Amino acid sequence: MNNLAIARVLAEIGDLLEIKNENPFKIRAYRNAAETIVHLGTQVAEMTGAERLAIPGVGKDLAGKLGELVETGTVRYHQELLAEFPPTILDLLHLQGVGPKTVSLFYSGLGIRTLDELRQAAGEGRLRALKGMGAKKEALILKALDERQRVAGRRLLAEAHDAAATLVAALRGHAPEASITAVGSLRRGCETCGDIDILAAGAPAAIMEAFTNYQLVERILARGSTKSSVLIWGGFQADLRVVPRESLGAALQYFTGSKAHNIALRDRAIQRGFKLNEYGLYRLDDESLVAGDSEEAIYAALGLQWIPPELRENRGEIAAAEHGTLPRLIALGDLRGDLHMHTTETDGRADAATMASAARHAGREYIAITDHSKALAMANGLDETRALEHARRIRDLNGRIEGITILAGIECDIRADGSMDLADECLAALDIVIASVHGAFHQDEQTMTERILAAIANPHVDVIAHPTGRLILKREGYRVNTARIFAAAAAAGVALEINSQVDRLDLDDTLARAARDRGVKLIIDSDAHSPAALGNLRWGALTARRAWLEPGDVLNTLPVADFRAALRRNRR
DNA sequence: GCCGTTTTCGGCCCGACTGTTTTCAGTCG
Repeated sequence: MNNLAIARVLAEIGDLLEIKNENPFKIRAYRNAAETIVHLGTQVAEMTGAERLAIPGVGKDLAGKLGELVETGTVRYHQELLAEFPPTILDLLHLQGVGPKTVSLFYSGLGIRTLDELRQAAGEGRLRALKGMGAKKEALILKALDERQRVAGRRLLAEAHDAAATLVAALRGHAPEASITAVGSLRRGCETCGDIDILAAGAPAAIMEAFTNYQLVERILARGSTKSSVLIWGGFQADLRVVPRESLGAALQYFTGSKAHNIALRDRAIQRGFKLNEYGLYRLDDESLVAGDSEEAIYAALGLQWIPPELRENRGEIAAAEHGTLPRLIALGDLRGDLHMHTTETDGRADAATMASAARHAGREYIAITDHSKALAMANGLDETRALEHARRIRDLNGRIEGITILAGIECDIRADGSMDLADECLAALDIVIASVHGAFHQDEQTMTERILAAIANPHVDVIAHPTGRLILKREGYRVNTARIFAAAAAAGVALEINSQVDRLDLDDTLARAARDRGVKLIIDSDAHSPAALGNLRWGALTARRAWLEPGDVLNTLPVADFRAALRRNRR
């Protein structure tokens, strides 16, 4: 049972307890633990009882339940709760505007258990008979049911970024003197975003009208003087918050979050005799303002270094900021090389010279052309003869484009049995070899792990690309024992990739941090199949920042000569 | 249910908006 599955059970217990109207702090305890476990670098299943007890937010009771879950695959407490309610009731909880109290009311009052039953009851006007319900609420629920499919769920960071950039630009046109910024999960660089949060500080009241009248607005969910919410076409919810100019820092802090980071910060404020909200940091005794116009001042007043948004997840950043030990985070500009990209020789859209020029233009000093190997027949993958011929042409090209070094590489398939798709003599003749899994995804964990370990054991392999094979919001990664992969990669000097494709980001932030902590070096690559996609490197850099990585953790921050010397094939 | 340089008991983050209300509960972020 992996951490994701464990967290789901804990979160579902939280949902069920909420419908039962249980103690809210007990509910929070289950949700906190679930959130922490999702982002744990280690599998709970492989921990000892004492190690589980050391997880923040896990006490004696939850440690026991984790043990039960890992050993039996289920928890009695969870099953008992599920016996009290039909499991389909949890679907109702995910409707816009419907929370646990309402779900409980529907169930106890009308026996509603499913979305279909709810739709029917609302359509027949039966909901308004319930206490606190009226015709308007009924109509809202019907709308929420219709929008469920389209709006449900989260979207890729890159999509959210594009939608937000357009919206922010439009708002700035209406209030050029105001400070207008995208905040929330977007500013933290989360791999997916549930909505778009925008903050306007020092903007005229009319900005709210500009927002709700924005041409792409499909429906207005809420409209007030300081806060409005809309649905925009394409399925995003967008929220705008307006605060006075002097509250810019407090509001940036407050709306950037995350929830867990904010709760910890406000708790810290209380302990020090302050109150923190979106308008400022105030003394509890006389309500006087301590800080508010800048984030730096607020963190400083709480005895902390300013914390980069990407770290604000309550994963140790507050303690580090207190001790002045925050990392010097890597930035996109630190990346001198991009070692994974494709050309028209296989499934890319441009030739090597075009890719090299574009990479140079994007600020890179060196690249590697790494087309596919023959196992990917669909992509016109290279056999040994073509791979060596392609390499010869790339080396001819090297030196002809000012300011960029071009290495001849390959993205070689790791076959189902763990052998490499190309002969060792071919791999040995190249400048860099990236190895990756592109087929037989459904092997069991043992087989998949041995398969990748076999690739790491091949002395010609320098990098493992997209090590888990996940596609965000589409496909979970293959089952693999990452702890063993990290140990082997660290020992062999094989680098692991953070693949920057918008729907890969693989390794993710949690695993990249865990890998670094186990002594693995990382490489951040675009895996571009076109010149434009070279720009995806920014998402990989963002992921690395969320993983707490410093430039020294990432090989392609090195100048080209040092980079080559650091590759496994050239190390002694 | 968790947690402790004030605490092993008594706390646990904060505010805006909506709908159905005669002062507030529920939802959301």
